[in-house]
Amino acid sequence: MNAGRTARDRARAELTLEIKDTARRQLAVEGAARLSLRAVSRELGMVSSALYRYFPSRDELLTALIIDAYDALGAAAERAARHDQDPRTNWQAVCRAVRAWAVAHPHEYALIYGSPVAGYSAPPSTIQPASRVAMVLLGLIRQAHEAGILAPLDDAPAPSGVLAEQIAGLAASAAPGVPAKGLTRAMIAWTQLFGMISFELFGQLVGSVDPSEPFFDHATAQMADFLGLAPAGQPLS
Amino acid sequence: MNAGRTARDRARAELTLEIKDTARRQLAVEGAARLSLRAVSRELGMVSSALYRYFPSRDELLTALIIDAYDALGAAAERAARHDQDPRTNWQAVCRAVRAWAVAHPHEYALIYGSPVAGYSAPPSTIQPASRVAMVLLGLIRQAHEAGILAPLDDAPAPSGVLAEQIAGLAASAAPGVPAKGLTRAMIAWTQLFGMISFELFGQLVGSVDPSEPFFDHATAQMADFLGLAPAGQPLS
DNA sequence: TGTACATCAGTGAACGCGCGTTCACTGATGTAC
DNA sequence: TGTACATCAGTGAACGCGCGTTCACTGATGTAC
Repeated sequence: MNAGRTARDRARAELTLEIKDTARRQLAVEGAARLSLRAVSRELGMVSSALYRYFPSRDELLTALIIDAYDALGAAAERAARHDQDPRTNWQAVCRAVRAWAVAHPHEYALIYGSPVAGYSAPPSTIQPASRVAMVLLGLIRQAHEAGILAPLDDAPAPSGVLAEQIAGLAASAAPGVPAKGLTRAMIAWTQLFGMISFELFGQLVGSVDPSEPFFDHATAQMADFLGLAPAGQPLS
Repeated sequence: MNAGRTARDRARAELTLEIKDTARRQLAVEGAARLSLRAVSRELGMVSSALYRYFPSRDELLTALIIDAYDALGAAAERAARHDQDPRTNWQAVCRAVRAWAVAHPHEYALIYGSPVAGYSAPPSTIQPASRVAMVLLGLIRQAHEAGILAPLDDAPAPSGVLAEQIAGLAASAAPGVPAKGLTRAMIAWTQLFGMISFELFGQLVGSVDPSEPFFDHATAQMADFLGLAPAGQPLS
């Protein structure tokens, strides 16, 4: 089978993966700004010019790594959100999955959520993969709302002005039907989640809440309350 | 006056500042990982080896920039917190000041809150300057608590286990007397604040809440509620 | 099934560039008497 | 106040290194007939 797939095709696909793996390993040592084609080729036992058969430039290799990282993290988040779990459990599971991936792949996390690489600007092809985690989180809120177990958040202030429009636009495209207050809090919780993970990985928590897993779990639980996700025990309808 | 300060001393101090300014400008173009002594010296019209009279190595220059950045941000935060303002107003003022500094100095912000620079590890001399913003925020909570206008947060879960110990340690060293629930929420709000700013500066909010100032203000207000800081109008005793 | 030709992976040399750091030096500035 | 000496800023050459990218090439793999 594998119609039309020649040995050349297979070798090419395999080497493309090997190049990316090697580059990922180098990321850990040198950081994205110093990712070097020559070093990658050296580790692979190839001549540096050979890499140009696979990636037209260093930046294209970086882009491939970025997309892979967003996709790997997005997939981890998607796996954690299960239809047979209540939204609050899902929320915590997704938060833990995101953190677990970040802790396991700190340099890839830094590549996508750290400071932008100087002289590199991410192409549009990264946008969709970049949104996967946010989509999962918004999906949970929507799941809770549709199941009728998203708290009305009566004492939360409603967004107004420009923010209200932005939230409405977001609802239209990603979470139809979800009330603005819930969506706004979802955005806040989203930034809190990644703020916490970045602080942990980038060393800002050293000396305060370190090790930080207990803080992380406590914070995601409080954010679940903040989001109006009912405590577990309220099964989906 | 200026006892003992010779022309040489003054020239030295001035050039040290110029070197750091030039390096800061380069940060904006190249990013921290690519900060180059030779490029700095070129821009100053000096020979590269001359810089070694001022900084013993590239890493020491980086360290100086990092400390300066933490100090500048810390000073901005400290200026925003005023004794004649109620804690909630102070909270919002400090959040705005931190964001304003970050937006005005995105590359210095990235230097201190972005991904760690590969091959560089921050020396202990950066720890104290790095803690200034957090100290200001904890100070506000303490101010509110001592004024008796920090909500008791009855429905917030109390931290337990390892986290409870960490929070107690933090209270002892930085916010004596402040209840654990309030301090825990302060940590959560602290990570939310920087998560939001990093997302804005690093491009993660493009396409959702962009421009992000309305979201920022709304979020800091909600976090003030979350912290139990009474709405303005309740003057300090 | 065999052959002629086209495609493509990988080579090796080269271009032109930049980097951090060391070192012996010159000449100006500061200090002690 | 003037002189002898010490200190220090800045020079210029050099060391040894790494980088991305181009280009003409060889030889293996694939395709069409």
